[in-house]
Amino acid sequence: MKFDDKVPIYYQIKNQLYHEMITGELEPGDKLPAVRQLAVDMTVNVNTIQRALGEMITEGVIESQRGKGNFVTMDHERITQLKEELITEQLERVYQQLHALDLSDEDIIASLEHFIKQRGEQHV
Amino acid sequence: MKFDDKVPIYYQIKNQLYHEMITGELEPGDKLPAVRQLAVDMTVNVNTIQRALGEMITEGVIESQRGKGNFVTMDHERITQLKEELITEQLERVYQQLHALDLSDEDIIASLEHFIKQRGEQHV
DNA sequence: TATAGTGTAATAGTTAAATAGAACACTATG
DNA sequence: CATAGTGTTCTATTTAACTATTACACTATA
Repeated sequence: MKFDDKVPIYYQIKNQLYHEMITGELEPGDKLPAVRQLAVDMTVNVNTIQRALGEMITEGVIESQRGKGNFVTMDHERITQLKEELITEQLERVYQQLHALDLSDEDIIASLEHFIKQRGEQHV
Repeated sequence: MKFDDKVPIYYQIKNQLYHEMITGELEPGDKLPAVRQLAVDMTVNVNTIQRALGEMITEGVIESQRGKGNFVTMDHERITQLKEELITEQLERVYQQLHALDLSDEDIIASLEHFIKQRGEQHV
């Protein structure tokens, strides 16, 4: 897996797993791959996996069962809530950044529309 | 200055200075505060400032004159180009992230519009 | 009950980022 | 020409993130 060396790997792993939970790749109750397997898949050390999972357990998104495995929480609500949080987080950040670059609310929306439109044309 | 401990400080300093150049707070030819002064202002070590400036010099955005100071490039074009780069970078990132969260192009635009609208209501 | 598969924990070593502090090089100016 | 204000460089130290390795604890099952 390719990581952005500007932010901690364990943090990017969390995001990766969040995404899988939100897109439904991982569903409530699903068992995650074994930590050692995840480590191999992501070409990363077990401890780094453990650190990411540890935080997610604290957040109540993953439940750990010693000897069995790690499981996605059965709490559907927690996951939709998570999705909302992640989306808002992204929007908040891009808004702040573009605002700091002197773009008005309208500019921000227009530039995003323009970006997506252009992108669509490129990817035909 | 408050920093996000998830990304290197020198990197955040670069962004801060970029923003000032783009909003016009810093204009082409302007002299930047002395490195030691910047260090005080940003409550950061001189070496960290130096690292940020060093990269910006390499990028041709800042010109250094030993004994005199650091100056914003006179090349207006370089700055507008920089602005475009930063905006696109932000849009690219938020697009990727929200797309990974299973939002369609339309969803992404709609959620941004919704976010900005809501935000406007909150900040009355 | 032995064994394989799991999570958990601990220790030690490496690296990048940041700090602290000092010294050096150049410029402007009283 | 001395001095203050600049940028530049270097060394040493600390800290967080990551890696490597080993050991331990629990579960399922042949």
